[in-house]
Amino acid sequence: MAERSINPSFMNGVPDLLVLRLLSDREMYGYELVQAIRAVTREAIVLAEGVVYPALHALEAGGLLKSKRKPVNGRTRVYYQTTAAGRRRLEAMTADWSRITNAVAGVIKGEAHVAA
Amino acid sequence: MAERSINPSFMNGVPDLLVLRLLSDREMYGYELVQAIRAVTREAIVLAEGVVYPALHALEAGGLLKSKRKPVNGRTRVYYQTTAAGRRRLEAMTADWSRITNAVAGVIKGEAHVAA
DNA sequence: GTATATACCTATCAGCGAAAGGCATGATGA
DNA sequence: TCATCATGCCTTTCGCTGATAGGTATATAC
Repeated sequence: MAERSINPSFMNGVPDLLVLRLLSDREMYGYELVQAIRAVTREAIVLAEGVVYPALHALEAGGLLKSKRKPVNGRTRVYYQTTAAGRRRLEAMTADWSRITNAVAGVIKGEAHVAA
Repeated sequence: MAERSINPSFMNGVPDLLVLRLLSDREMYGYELVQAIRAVTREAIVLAEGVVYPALHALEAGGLLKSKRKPVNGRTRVYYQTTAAGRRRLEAMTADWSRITNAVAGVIKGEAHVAA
């Protein structure tokens, strides 16, 4: 029933897109990503760790990210950065994202650019 | 893996949103909606009948649409129109849609509006 | 010394769009 | 005439994926 989920649908593919985008600027670790997404979107999008960590693992398994372990203050952080393939995928996802969102935005605004 | 699906992800909640939006202008029947979505989005979004019909039924079951059968040329068309609840839901979904897409767009553009 | 923040992780679940079917009528055309 | 396509409705099965809810461990703050 989803009493009141933080994110109201429209989230398909968004976690991967955000993770790839943020990591394309600089390497980050999972916990950091979770809060970065919160902060940068001003709470508009809040991804739990249970979403981000599996996403990171899947992206790495797909060759889109690579990781490196760094011990910091006795704790171990796993830093991720994008690979070349990851950056290419990011471009493709961004293009798709624009296509879809522009199309939906057009419908919402009531544009009637019908061909026939 | 999705060899090559027509719509590249980012489609969560979109069918319901489009259906509610289009029906808020005028009543339409399922088959008509399928093609309207194709046409208005210039093929950017193509929803198969197997997506649209279940969506219509679910929306009607939820009280967001109501239907009326009209015989046309011996065939029967089922016309759908939005209810008051449907229009309210459309507003809410549109607001959510804007929030999410604006947030993602901000991240893509690399805005760093961090509060702290 | 107990809670909170940090930092990692997994397993289970539900929702939803995609795909692939099926049924029936009317028009087209070879 | 007979087949094919467009119209118009529908359902079932499937897989993906985000959400939820856990679990572990250390360091710091109160």
